[in-house]
Amino acid sequence: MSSESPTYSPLYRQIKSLLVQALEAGEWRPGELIPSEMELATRFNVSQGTVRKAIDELAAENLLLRRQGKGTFVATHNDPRAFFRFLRLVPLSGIIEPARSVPLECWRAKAGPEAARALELKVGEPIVIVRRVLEFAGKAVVADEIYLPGETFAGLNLEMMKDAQDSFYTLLESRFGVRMIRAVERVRAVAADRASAEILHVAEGSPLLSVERISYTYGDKPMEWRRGLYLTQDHCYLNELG
Amino acid sequence: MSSESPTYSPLYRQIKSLLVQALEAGEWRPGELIPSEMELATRFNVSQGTVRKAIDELAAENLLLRRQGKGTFVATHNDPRAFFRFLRLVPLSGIIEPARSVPLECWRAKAGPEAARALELKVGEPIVIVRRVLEFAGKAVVADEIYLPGETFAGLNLEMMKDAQDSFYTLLESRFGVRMIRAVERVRAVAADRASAEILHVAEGSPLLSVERISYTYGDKPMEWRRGLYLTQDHCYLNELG
DNA sequence: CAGTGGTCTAGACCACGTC
DNA sequence: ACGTGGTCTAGACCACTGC
Repeated sequence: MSSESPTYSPLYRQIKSLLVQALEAGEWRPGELIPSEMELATRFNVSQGTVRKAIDELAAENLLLRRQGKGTFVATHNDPRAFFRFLRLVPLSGIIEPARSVPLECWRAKAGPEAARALELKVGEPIVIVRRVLEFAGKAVVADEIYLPGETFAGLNLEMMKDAQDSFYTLLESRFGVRMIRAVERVRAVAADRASAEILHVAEGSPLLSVERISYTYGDKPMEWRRGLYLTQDHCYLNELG
Repeated sequence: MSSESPTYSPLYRQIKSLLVQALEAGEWRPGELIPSEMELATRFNVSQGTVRKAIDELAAENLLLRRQGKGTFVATHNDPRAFFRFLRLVPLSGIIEPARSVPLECWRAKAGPEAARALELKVGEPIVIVRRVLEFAGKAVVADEIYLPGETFAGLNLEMMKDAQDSFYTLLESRFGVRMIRAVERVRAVAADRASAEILHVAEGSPLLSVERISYTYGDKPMEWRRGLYLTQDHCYLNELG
């Protein structure tokens, strides 16, 4: 996160780094309670206020979650308030319906130039590819193709994804210990090809939203590259600009 | 901004409200330096730390801009680092070229149901409509249609917009004293109609990004409704997900 | 009730920009 | 040298949660 000039780094940022290291090392698992501010202050030999400021930033970046009276928790995708945290699609009607994920295929392959660039792998390194559909109110609205580094996710298979309870990121988190921190999306308008048109039940050539996403875990490491085709007849991609 | 439960509001939020009120009242104009934290602390009879926390939040919301060693300034769209703050379009090549705005038309009308809803006006109230094109590297990439409340922007005309130096929001700020704080965009994929296709030099029916934006000024008051059609052959809509 | 995060204060010192 | 925001500390008290 921090690309500091090397000359100076305030204490609270150093504490922040130490906390991120601890998170990365798995000292506290997703969903777990971390030590209180006072305990951490003692451990790092700084005042509570300094720990507080470090935690403030981590909470702002959604790495931690503060809950007054209870404590500070490691953020997780397995939480109602963060279930589809990266999904910006909302119905035009305004009535929010839960999404349902329908996995279609899952296979191994070697990284092509595109996937290699997105995932910072070498061409030819193993990857896992997943195809799935997102349904809203029983209608297919999103066709996703997901590329993951094969090394880390070697054990991934279709069966795992059948548990409709879990979101995809919850699965990666609980089964493979990989937590996505942030993501970047590139959105364009494209014409539906034959296959996508069939999946989404529209005419070939219909305009679709192409949403390319790269998700990053700790240390800005890309861990997922995905391309989604969104049907925006009854839904739209909502974005708040600060 | 804050939808507090009425039971309790911390002091620093009250200070924040007072600061917003002062901004809204125009006590300090966009770009101007506001009093130092110490002065404000004296004025409001609180400690510097409390003022600091209020300013922290306003800076995070881009209402104020802190500059170490100089002071705190009222944010403005007339600033290199915030010139096209709401424009998410970037070239696929990665090479950033400055956008050029080409105003086409500007006329008065009465609000239809759609515009009235977006701008929170009554149907039939006066509005101003602007059509313009954004060019990157001499090529038309965005066709915008902009709807503004007619009351506030009665004096707006094409001539004003010919100064290519100013961004559109800079103009609204300097000439009409209206500063846009935040915006919400709804993105969809659509097929180019005849008129848009001509402006963007593509075939009718080509897929385009439809970007609908409502911009808000102080007090969450909608002050602009705009619909842009983006050509995403050489550009994409970039979005960072926290 | 005890323990947590949240607020508020006051004062010391640091880093940056200007004169 | 001076004034600004930025950091760090220490301590008091408030608000929320759960036992």
